Amino acid sequence: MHVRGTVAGEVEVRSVSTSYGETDLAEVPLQLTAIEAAAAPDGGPESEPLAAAVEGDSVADSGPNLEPDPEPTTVTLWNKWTESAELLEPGMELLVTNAEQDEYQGETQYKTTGDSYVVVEPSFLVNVTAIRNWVECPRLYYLNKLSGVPLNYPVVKGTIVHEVFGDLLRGRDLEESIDARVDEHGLELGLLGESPDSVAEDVRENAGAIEGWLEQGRLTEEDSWRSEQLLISETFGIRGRADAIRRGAPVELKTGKNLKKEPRFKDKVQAACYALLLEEHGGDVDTGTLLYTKNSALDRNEETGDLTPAKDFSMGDGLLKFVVRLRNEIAAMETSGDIPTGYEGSAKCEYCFEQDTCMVVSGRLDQESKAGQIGQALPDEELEYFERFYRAIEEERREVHREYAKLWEQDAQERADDDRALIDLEFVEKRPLEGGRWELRARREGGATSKLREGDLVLASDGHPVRGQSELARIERLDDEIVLTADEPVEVTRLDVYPSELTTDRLLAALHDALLKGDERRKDILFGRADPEFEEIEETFIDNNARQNEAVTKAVGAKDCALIHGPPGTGKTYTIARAIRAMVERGERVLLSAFTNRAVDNALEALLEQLEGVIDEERIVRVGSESGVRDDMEPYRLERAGDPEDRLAELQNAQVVAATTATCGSRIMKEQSFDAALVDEAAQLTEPGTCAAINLAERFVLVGDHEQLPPVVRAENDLSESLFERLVDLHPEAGVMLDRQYRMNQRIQAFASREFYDGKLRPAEPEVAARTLDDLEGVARADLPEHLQDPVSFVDVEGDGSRYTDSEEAARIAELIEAYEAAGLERSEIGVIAPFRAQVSEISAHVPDDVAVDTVDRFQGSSQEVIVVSFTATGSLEGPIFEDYRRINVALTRPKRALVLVGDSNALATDPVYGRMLEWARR
DNA sequence: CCTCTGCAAAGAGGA
Repeated sequence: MHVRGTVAGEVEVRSVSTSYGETDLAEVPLQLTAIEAAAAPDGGPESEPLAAAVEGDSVADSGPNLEPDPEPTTVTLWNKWTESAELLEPGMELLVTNAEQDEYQGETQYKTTGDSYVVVEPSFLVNVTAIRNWVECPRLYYLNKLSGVPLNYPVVKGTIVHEVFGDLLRGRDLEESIDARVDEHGLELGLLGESPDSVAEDVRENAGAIEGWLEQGRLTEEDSWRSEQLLISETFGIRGRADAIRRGAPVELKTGKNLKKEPRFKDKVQAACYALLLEEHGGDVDTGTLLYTKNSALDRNEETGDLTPAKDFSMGDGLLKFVVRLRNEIAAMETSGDIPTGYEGSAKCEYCFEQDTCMVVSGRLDQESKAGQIGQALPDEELEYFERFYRAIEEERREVHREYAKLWEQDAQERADDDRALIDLEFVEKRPLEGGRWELRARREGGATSKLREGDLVLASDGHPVRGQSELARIERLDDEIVLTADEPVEVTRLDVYPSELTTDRLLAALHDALLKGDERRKDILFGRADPEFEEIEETFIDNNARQNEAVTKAVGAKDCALIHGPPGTGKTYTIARAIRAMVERGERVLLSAFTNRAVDNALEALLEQLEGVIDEERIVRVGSESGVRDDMEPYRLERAGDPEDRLAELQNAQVVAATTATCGSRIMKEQSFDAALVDEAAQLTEPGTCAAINLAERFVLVGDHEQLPPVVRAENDLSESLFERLVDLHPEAGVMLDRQYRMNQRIQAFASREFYDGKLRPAEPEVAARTLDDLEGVARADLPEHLQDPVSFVDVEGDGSRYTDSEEAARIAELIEAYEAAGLERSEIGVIAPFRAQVSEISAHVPDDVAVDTVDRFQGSSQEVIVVSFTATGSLEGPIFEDYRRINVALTRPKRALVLVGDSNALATDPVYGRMLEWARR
């Protein structure tokens, strides 16, 4: 049976004498949470019925009304599992598979058997690559995590060879695959100064070894293959992507040379991880294959005379268990928040190629390490800052891990209700694409919503994302019919959100770079040890708005940084664009960044207007993914594929580069440097998030409004306050506040001004205050229903009571849009804002495509003539999304001429701020 | 809950 629970006290490890000699054991007091019958296909003694196992114990799984047993149960871990026992701390989760029940002095206990695995914190999913790094040296694992993998040729080549390998397995022609894959990496190869021909030749050499080996297999037997499978194990808490699986056993590709008889130990460990993953998916794996593609006939194996690049090895029980113990070390360390020192492993520092880096990092961060320290430690306040943010980012990471665990902890219906999955899809067809990939189609029942969006990566499965057949797929189209692309065909009936650690990885790298690579002057400013300095500038940039002009002057003249506070509609975007133009005219290279793609595109749009005729359009580049960048900015988007020299030239020649802060943390952007970085909507960014952009530039300008949306973080911690807000307090002399708004009719701005800006927000001109729909060509307010004629109106809808959607509100909104259209408005002049992604997709299904419907978060930074707000709350205003009033501020300040609030007045009246809003809207 | 993100894995070199 499998036993699971929470460690309830100190763990005792000792030695006892048995008939076999001295043996180690650990007694773990465990507060049981579950006991499951083990799946034993042969009906062996382990497959006792659940009821018998549970009798006398209280088990959370066995009934909702059962009180948890106050007394912990002793679980004894024998032999080498005591190593994992040493890692345990009270509160940690523990899983013991194939345990045996034992009566001792009248008490029920459990113990490990020869078939047992002991898993520490099983819901923490450890990456296979993390285990591979860890076995080399735990400190190396930490260094990799901290700084990310830099752009270098061996890595890029390795990636291409892997892709070609996958293509070969899927039946693609070798030459065609090489050409296509080298082309896809054009930009990276350009940055590395590589030519496509030499890379293709290099890849061809490696691929030749693969092909020859594949041919051998084909001659002798019918091999069953599949490539690149993403595997997740809920039992062992491991996830990874296997290069290939042949007859159920893992094949791992290595682009290096290995002339020894045996595979490298770390490579074996990696293959063993995949074996564990495959075992959980029904396999019975006892061999693995490593394919060293640089081995060739010329490098005859010194011992065996072997000519092939492949090395098979057998995987015993002992190796698999060793791998689980390694995995436990990582899980325990990450749970307790400790930093590896290197003493955990047996690696010899003098042989390590990372020894110098390791010593420098240890020295600067004042960390204990086996390699020792060199250099001067960072000042205490910087060390404290590093530790605080490291912890906060890792806390975010654990939240992502919790999302993974939900893939199996929640059942299908729960996930669908949470909008984390689309279930019960009807599979339509699978169609082979060029290059061996597949297009999959499925149909959803009308009305099913989720937070999935086109362009997202998802787990596409035939029923369960972890237990069933499951593939990582990309959503190409999301209508009633859903179109996906994936490496292998799955008869897809379900889609699940795939959680990603990418953001946390990049935040960590940005933190590392800011403190360990950042220059001293920059850090003096960030830590308040020096005051920002400004160059005297006589020029007038904007002559009808003194504050805007002051802001541009500060931005252009800043030697360190400038801070621009811009409430809604005060011309932030214009001010940024004007400042960038001035910098460009001085010959500087400028980075334009913001948290969301939408904000980047908005700012870029205003900038394009300013730069017209100033520089060549080709010198303005937008970096980002195709699905992220707005269609009308696509012409400026930097394509990654193509000829390396061309791609490189396109990027290097760009005088203005625009990208989200997440993209600024990518390997490609990290190779770039700028004179100045301007970050829009900076109040929405965490400190490390802001650093990802400003790390790339000599000086920076942050523009934002802390009365609007704060950073999005999963856990409450140091990440919730933006660098912008902190610097505004630290260096008030570097800041300017814009105070005149050019957007809203007086009636619309009244509430926000009073509620969020002490009444200080004022219309810039009388015309702004007085603007109404009548000013628009072909629109007559008189043609609207009476209740919509005022610039602010409220439509009371009782709502349908669901959590993240409301079909009644959606239906009313569709009617409202028809009414506005009938009065002469263009659909493109109307925007709809909802708090939840699911409601956004619900509304989208009700209204024409050319009406912009989006979440508050994605609407920040833009405006429309008419805005309709869907509150999506019935009865009460529960949920964190309503608690942050700054979100309301954003929603209510998007319109220029008309605002319609749609919601349940009873729900809104339960909160004082929403109550005042209601009074204002209903006046 | 909201956001972002080509996923994950890619690796010369040695005692």
